[in-house]
Amino acid sequence: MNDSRPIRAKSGTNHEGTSAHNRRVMIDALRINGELSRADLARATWLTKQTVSNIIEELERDGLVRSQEPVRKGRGQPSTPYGLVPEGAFAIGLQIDRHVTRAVAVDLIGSVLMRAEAGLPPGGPSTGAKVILDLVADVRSKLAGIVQQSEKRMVGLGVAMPGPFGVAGSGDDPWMMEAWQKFPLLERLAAGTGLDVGLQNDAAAAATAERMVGAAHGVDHAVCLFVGYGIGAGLILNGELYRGANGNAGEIGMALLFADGKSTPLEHRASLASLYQHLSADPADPHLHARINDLASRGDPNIKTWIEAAAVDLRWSIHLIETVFDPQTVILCGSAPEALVKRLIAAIGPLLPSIAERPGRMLPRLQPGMADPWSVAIGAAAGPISRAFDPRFAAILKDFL
Amino acid sequence: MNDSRPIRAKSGTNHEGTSAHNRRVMIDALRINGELSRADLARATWLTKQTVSNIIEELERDGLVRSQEPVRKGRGQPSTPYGLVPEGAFAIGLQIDRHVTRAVAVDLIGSVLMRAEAGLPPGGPSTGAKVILDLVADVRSKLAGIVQQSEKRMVGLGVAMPGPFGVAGSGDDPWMMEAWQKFPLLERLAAGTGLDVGLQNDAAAAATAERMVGAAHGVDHAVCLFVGYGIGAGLILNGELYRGANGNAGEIGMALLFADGKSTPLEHRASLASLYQHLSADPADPHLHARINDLASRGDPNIKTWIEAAAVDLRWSIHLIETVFDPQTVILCGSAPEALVKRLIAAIGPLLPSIAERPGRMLPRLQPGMADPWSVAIGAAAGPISRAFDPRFAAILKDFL
DNA sequence: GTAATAAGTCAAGACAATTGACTTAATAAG
DNA sequence: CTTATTAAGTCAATTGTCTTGACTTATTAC
Repeated sequence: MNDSRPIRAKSGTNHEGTSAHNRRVMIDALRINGELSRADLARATWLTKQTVSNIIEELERDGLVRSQEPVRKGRGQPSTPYGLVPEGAFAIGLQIDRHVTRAVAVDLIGSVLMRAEAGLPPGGPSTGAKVILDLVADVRSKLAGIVQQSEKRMVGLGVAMPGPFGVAGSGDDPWMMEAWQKFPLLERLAAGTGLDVGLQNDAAAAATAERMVGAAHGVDHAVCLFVGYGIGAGLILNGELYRGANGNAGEIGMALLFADGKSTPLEHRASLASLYQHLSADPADPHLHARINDLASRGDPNIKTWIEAAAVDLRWSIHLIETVFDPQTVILCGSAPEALVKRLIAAIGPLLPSIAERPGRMLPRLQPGMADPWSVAIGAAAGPISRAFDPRFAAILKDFL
Repeated sequence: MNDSRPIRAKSGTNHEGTSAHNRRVMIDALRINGELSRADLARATWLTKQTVSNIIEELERDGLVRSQEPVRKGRGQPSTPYGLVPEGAFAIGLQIDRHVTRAVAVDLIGSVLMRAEAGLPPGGPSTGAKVILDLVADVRSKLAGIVQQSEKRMVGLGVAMPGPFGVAGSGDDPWMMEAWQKFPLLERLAAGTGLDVGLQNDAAAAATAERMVGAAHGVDHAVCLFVGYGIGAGLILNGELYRGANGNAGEIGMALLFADGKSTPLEHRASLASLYQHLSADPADPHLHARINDLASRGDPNIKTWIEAAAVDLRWSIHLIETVFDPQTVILCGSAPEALVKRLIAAIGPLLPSIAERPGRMLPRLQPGMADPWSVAIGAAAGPISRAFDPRFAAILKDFL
């Protein structure tokens, strides 16, 4: 007899969950602190020397960790620091944007080893998928050419594309319409590459990148305000990326602002899309990025107008983010040209008063993120790395995977 | 030699962490599903029958769980359902508000066993602390009068008061100024009661209550929009209350809204404080709650004006919450009179379009929370219960406590 | 009346962290 | 130069907790 009312419960855990967690904690500690001895690790993680020794030995056997030269630092036996082995793991990151697709290969410490870029043909997903698969294959084979065993240490393929996902009428962005949203892209990629495939929206990917190699490195509570073609927020809460109930948390582009008696999505007021429109520029122009960087650094008045307007909305967005999330810091990141970001940050300041104005702050309220147009692709790649190696609640549970 | 740069790392875990987690998972499963057999628990938690049996036996010995009558439900041996023992644990909840202090005693399943209320004398913290301690002592001794062993099973004292905490100029609310913010209340309470003391802001407490016994019961992603004297949001993310870097996450009362060329904190536009001001009512009036309930239920035009105005801001707040957090549901709760909440919800609808409008929703986008003016006190008490018995990442770690 | 099914127990085993004594290698003090 | 002290790290035995597979019990289906 079927009671039909399903039982809801969280998963339990066992020895393997414990062990997996402790391994992840070691890797995390080495990632954040650079190099640590076994004794350091034992102190920092509250585990015993012996346990740490066993785990480190195992990680070393697995090629994830490697010892450095012993260091004398006072009385007692010199300690042997251990550090992550960059080539201990690799992941491919894929950024699918409106007008371009980028693939990168990244290693365990987040270094980019290979980049490739392609335009997306207008034919839609069916032809687009082919281009994407070729791009991934290209990056993988080139990586295999310079690194032994890269394929054996490949932990997955991370995809980043503009969200929100799974929503009926996805705003007014014609790019997202129909085709790409309905196309079973992840399944196609998984089948075509044989890799585990994960998906993030572009803001989340940017945040993941900042956490692995950028300003959010080792920060447990940070919000990345992402200004790209669209606008979004990547949420790092309790040291983990927060995705929401449906993976759309932080998709603030569609947040409605009310002014002058009418409502406008934030995205229309502060995003590269709005800048392109303001400049009557063609978003598909491959030289646009450089041109805007140039204009911005020269203080072009037309751009200035947009910056002033966008800064008002961004300043307020930051205020709201601080108020709602109470983060340690807000990171302004995105695929915007560096000079533009610089000017934007200058224009945003001074920030509005908020609860973030507290004595004893360790981090600035607002700081710039990675100035790399590839940061979303890097974050996409950081996704699988993080999933495989970072400490997270889900990873101790028996139902993980 | 001291390297002085402290090592940052997450804590590891061990067998006891595993065991603690599994115990919590059992309790959580029983809380959410009511009664479950050992076999049910094994299936739901991914643990083996044997493990579940051992843990249940232990929980039964500890008086947290109790077997019911066996149920025949088809072929096979009848199953013996287990359920939580309400008197397995108790906690005291304390709500410290501007004009009143409330204490409640709550049991393991969140039932309120005792309530007590007192006005706060104007003398400030030093005299106030005495009143509060007496109130807590009163509730405890009365509880001890009706329940054997209640003191032995007391897990803590939860305090809820308006935030934000630890911020310099804490808005313009004279109540929060100076005295109470600086007074070491928690230490005094811990010393005076001998209990573990925890602190939440009132919105967080309301959310904790909703999670234990209300609309957020068993929901992993929910935001409680709290409309009380102030306004706030209690964030339930990944099944846990999110507190932010400094415990102030969700304190949206100070969020600035821009309209008509000037900025106003949300709190000034939608909160009972703003209603009191609109009505020129004295917040300290003990009959105010009932009077407003009466006025609201009769459709008083003066109140209607306020409702219409507040609804605009709340509608937009909900839109923003949905956009930012992507929750399964938003719960409107607070210490507002029931009739007012009813009218408010009616006035708020229809909601603004957002990513929450998705096919296959299981829960309403907006729903009313507990209609109990004591809900904040209940949530305060639910805090220690949750800390002691709910599954949470921190609880598996060696540095917990 | 017998087979099938499901709940639950028993006892042995596996896994991973802990414990306490021990080894090694350096500096500090006399 | 010798010895004490300190700290890193190892060894071997132990402990705590979950798992495994066989077994028992109680019920319904045929």
